[in-house]
Amino acid sequence: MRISELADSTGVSVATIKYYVREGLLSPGRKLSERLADYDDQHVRRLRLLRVLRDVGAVPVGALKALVDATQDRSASVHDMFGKACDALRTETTVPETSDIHLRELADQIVDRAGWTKVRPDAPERDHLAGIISVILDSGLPTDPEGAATYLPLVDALATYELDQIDATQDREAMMEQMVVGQVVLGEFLLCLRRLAHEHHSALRFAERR
Amino acid sequence: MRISELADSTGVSVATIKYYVREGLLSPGRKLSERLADYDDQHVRRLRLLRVLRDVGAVPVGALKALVDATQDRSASVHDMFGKACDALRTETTVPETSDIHLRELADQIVDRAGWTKVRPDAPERDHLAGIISVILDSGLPTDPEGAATYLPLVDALATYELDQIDATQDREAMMEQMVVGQVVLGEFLLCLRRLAHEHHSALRFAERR
DNA sequence: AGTCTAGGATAGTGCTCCTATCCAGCAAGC
DNA sequence: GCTTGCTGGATAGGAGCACTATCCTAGACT
Repeated sequence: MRISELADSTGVSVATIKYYVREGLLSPGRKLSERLADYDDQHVRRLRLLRVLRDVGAVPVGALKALVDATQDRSASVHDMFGKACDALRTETTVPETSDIHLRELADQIVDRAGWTKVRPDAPERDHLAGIISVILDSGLPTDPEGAATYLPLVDALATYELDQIDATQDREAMMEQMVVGQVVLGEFLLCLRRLAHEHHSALRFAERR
Repeated sequence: MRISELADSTGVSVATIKYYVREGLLSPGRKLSERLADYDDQHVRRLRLLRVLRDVGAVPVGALKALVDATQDRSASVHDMFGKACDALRTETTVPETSDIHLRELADQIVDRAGWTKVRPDAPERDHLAGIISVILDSGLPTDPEGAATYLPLVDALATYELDQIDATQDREAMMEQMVVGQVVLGEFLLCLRRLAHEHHSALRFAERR
């Protein structure tokens, strides 16, 4: 398959494909000659994946690169690979650098209480959680730590279900793909359902209120 | 309070404050003279809110404007206002224009099954849901509609909890603020916890796998 | 043989979100 | 009173991101 066919069958422009190859998101085609390369189904799949992550998940190109790199490192276990994926997918939202030890402890407590014993002690996500908690506290939302008690079992059930969906009989690249798509697309699904639920419950409470 | 004090006490630069005023995100200060205006605690609160939404939620400036406008329309009920807020906060992620009636029906079925009877029949979120479902199906994720059965009670519990937190004794602007911050910041909180749970559960399943 | 297209390099575009500069008028301290 | 500095307002400029368009020459297809 030539580059123009790849472009046609994925809806991604040739220029963009070249850009992705330059950025290392997509391997170059197998060279047939100096001026001709061959692309296969792997390229189609990868390209579709990249577009879904960008369009639905708004994942920045740099994060996509990190994901690709994580898949490439064949010495890491599947779990390590997923850990790197989680790090990369933490959206570029900025939370304040906490530096507040107390908040970090609070975050660790939440992870403990949830029973998530396998989370790396140095996972960047813990600091991110601490940052979010600081924002929650500053905003005067009454959602911590009592709130955590509400969230934790729900989130745990969610994650259990989602991880159970992953077919462990596949190769690591396919697993990575399922994991990443699950993280991003099902995350969007989740937030979408939550907005719908918010609309319903706000109607129950405030329909008459002006 | 002058503009420089407002800038100091919020950490937002004077230039940015001027920009927000131009964009209609922030009301101009009360004019004391041709070249002097007074800003009060309302401005500080609003500015902090805007920064949280942008930094943590990555809410685009245009969406912030829509939120402000929704609050301004004093004829709408609180619920209508929240509906507009939900519309504005649906992140700018693009899902394919479905146009597929079947998918839209599937989305409506999910809302029905969840019992969210108060969701507007023409809520844009329904189409968004249909778009996400189409992506899920295309991606080969095995998460529908059986998957919905897993998500719906969890999401409903979440939304119930979050809406119950809102203090209905306040004025509409304060309620809007709580709603929006809850939607955005707690949404980020939720996704953060979910990533942590993913890390834990992936370790349980794939720690040894290469 | 001539037209097309590929791949590669590089420069430019459109968008968003600010940031910097300029201006003239007041405010307050000396 | 006069300087210094800050103000609101307008407008231009800039950084970052994700592409997109152009140019070029070698090789492929007809």
